[in-house]
Amino acid sequence: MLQVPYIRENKDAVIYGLAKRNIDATEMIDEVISLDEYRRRLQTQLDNVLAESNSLSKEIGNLFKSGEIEKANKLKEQTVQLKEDSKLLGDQLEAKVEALNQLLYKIPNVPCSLVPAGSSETDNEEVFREGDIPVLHKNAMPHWELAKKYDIIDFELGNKITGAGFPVYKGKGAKLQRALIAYFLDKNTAAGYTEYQLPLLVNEASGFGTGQLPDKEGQMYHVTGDNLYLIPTSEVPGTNIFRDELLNESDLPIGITGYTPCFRREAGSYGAHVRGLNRLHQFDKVEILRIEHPSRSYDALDEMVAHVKTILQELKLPYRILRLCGGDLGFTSALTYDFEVFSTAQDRWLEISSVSNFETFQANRLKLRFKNAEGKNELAHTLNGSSLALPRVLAGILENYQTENGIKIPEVLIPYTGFDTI
RNA sequence: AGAGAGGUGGCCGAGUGGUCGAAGGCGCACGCCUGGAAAGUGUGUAUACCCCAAAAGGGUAUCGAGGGUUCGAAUCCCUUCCUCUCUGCCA
Repeated sequence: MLQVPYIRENKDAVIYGLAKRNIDATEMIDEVISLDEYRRRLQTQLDNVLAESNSLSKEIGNLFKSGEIEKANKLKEQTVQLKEDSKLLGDQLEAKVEALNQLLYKIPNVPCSLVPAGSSETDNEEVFREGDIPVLHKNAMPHWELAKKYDIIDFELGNKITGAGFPVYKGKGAKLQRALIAYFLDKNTAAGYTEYQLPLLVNEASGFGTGQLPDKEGQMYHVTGDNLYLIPTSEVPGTNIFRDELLNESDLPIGITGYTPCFRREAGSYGAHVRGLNRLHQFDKVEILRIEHPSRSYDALDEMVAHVKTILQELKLPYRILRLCGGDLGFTSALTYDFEVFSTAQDRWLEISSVSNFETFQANRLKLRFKNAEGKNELAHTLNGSSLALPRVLAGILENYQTENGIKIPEVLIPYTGFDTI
C-alpha cells in the first residue's frame, strides 16, 4: 500500500511510474488526494468537538465534587448536542478512511526506475544468461513421461486422493524432493539466513498484511470452519512475523529462510504449459526473506540475485535472469528479477525463482518500522525471493539430466540423496 | 472440549467510575558526582493521527480487539481473540 503523504508530495512521479504498468492512475491519484483532504478536515472538526466535550466533562466532575448539582445538570444538557455532533463526524470520518483505504488497496506499487516499460512477458529484459544447454539423446522426453517411466511421481494417484494438481512423489522421487529442500536450506543458512519453520495456515490479519486479502482471496484455500487460509507462499507467514513491529536500526538487516508447502487455487490453466509439474495446487518452496534499511535494499536485492545464481551454478542448470517489465511486474513489487531454467525436452524456459524488492509497499500495510538514527520511526524495506521453488527445478533436473541409461543426479545433491542415478 | 484466573507502557507491576497516557520499580539516554568505573543523584524516556510553512506549541485517540452504558470508562456490561491453571482428549 502506497503512503498518502508520499502520493501527495510526489503526485507526478507516482503517475509516471504507474504508467510503466500501463495504468493511467491520474484519476485514482486525484481521488486519493481529495479523499485525504476531506478526511483531514473531518479529523480536525471531530477533534475540536471531542476537546470541547472533554473539558465540559471535567467541569461537570468538579461541580459534582463541590456539591453544585444544579450547575452540573445544566452543563450536562450542553453535552447532548456535542455527542450528536461527534457521532456524526465520527461516522463520516470512518467512511472516508474506509473509502480511501479501499482505493489505496487497488493501487499497485510504483516501479523503480530500472523497470522497463512493457505490456507482457515478451517485454521483459534479459540481463544475464549462463550454463550450457545439454544436447539430449533422441528419445528424450518431458518430465511427466520420465516421471511415469521411472515411477517417481504419480499424478493419477494424486487425482484419486485429492484432485488435479496434487502429485504424489514416490521412492527416489520423494527422496530427491527431500534432498532439494535440505540442500536449499543449507545453502541459505550458510549465506546467513536464519531458518524458520512457519505455520501453513494463517489468519485474516496475516492475509491482509501481505496483501492477499481483501482482493485476492480467490487464490487461497479457505478453511471456513476456523476462518484460516492455507498459505500460497511462505512469504505470508514469514513477512507477518514483522507485522506491527517497531525494530531498532541495529536489528537490520534481518534475513530468514524457510521451507513450506504452498497451496494455490490458481484460476486459469491451459495446455502443455500446465502439464506435469509446471503448475500445481500444492508444491514445495524454500523462500528467502529480508528486512532492510531503505538505503541499502537495492544492494540487498543484488545480493539475493547473486545468491540464487550460485545455487543454479552448483546444480549446473542452464538459466537466465529477466528484469520484469512494468506489465509483468507483481502488484506489490518495485523491482523483480525472474530466474528461468531452460528445458531442452520441453524446449522452453521454466520460471523457478522470483526475487523482488517491495520497498515500503508491504511495510506500510504491515506497519513494519524501525527507529532510525534521528530517533524517528521509519518504514523498513522488505524483499523476498524463492530459493528455490521445487517443482520446476525438479522438472529441469529430470529433463536436462536424462540419459538413455537413467537420470543422473547433480553432483551437489548426491550427498543428500545417497544415490547418483534414477 | 469443560471449569476457573487473567491480558495495563521496552519489561515488571499498581490502579474498580472523574483531575489517569496512567503510581512505583527495572531498563535505556543525557547530565552531575569520580582520577576512571561502580554506587549515588538529577532530568528525560509510548504509538498513530490532526492543527501549525516549519520549529516551538496545542489537540484527539490508544490500558488485547470490537461494540455498549455514562456528562465522564484502564475501571461497569456484551461480543471476540489470546495466555495461564485444573480436568478431558490426542501425535
